Amino acid sequence: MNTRFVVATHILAYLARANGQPVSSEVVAKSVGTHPVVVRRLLGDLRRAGLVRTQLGTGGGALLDRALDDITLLDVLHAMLEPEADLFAVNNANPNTGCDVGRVISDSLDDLLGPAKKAMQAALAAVPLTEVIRQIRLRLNSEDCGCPADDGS
Amino acid sequence: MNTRFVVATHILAYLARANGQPVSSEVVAKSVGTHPVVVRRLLGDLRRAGLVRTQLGTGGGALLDRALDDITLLDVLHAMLEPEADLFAVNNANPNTGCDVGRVISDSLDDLLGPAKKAMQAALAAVPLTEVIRQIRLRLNSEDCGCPADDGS
DNA sequence: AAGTGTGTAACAGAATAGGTTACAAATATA
DNA sequence: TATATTTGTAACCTATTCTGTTACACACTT
Repeated sequence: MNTRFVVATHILAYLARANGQPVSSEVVAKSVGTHPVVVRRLLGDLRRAGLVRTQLGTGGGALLDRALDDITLLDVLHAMLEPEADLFAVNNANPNTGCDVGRVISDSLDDLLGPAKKAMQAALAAVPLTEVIRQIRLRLNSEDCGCPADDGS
Repeated sequence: MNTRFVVATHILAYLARANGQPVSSEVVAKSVGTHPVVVRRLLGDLRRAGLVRTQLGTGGGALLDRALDDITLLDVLHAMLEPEADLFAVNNANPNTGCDVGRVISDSLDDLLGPAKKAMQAALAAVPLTEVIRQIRLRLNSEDCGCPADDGS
């Protein structure tokens, strides 16, 4: 699940840098370091979530279907989860409803986890793809400039 | 992982209501709806995290090893993760370091996910076991009072 | 019509977790 | 001291999930 999220973000960042040109799953797979089918599967999820569009045939491939500012890490996370699945879902074991604790623990935890869920969602929603691209550029630039030799020694 | 967290919290809530009396894994397992060995495995993690203590022999079992206010949902989460494992760890696939995006995406995401991680941790740290117990009591009471018939109809 | 690229099914292998059995070690109690 | 109780842990099976791969139908460009 974690790698799905990371790879999906990788894919989107790659597409974002392609400036509207379709990119084939084979090319993206090279960058990610995986098999093109894996990329196409993830692209399928991203497509169903409305984040990317794909074109068949020669010269086809995937491209973003929204403005960079309209795609956030929260969108990516949701695209990676089943419809209505929930990272914070209280995965009910089989609590014994004959026991006080067992009968209400799931609902109680659901409520108690609400704020944590909301906090995380807000933080993820605050990071648009533009910010991801900016971070990537920053790091590439700091490679170029020959840091770390900036310590005055 | 999700069930591990939920079941661990269930166990702690159960122990909290036992008022310092050791509870056997068999009794807890009944409440959780699972096998005693599963409970003992989780109790092992909780023990290594310093949240519970166990007593061998007749009349033995598990009991809390901290004040109710000194155990938060964040403590539980940490106890369920490997030492130094991280729910937000950027599970590096094998990004192609010959590609601009591949070379820096992992570190970039690590930075970008930092705030989401901190936000969630803060929210979880704000929920002590006392609060879990309080929620459970609230729900048990609302069972007793015969709600929902309070709509004035 | 031919070539290119997606969409998806199918299958093998790894990783993770739950359920179960089995048993050694520790402890309370008769 | 002997016995019953309870934990701690290893071992194994099963289910689930994900990755990697092959295969192939379908769509689109030229």
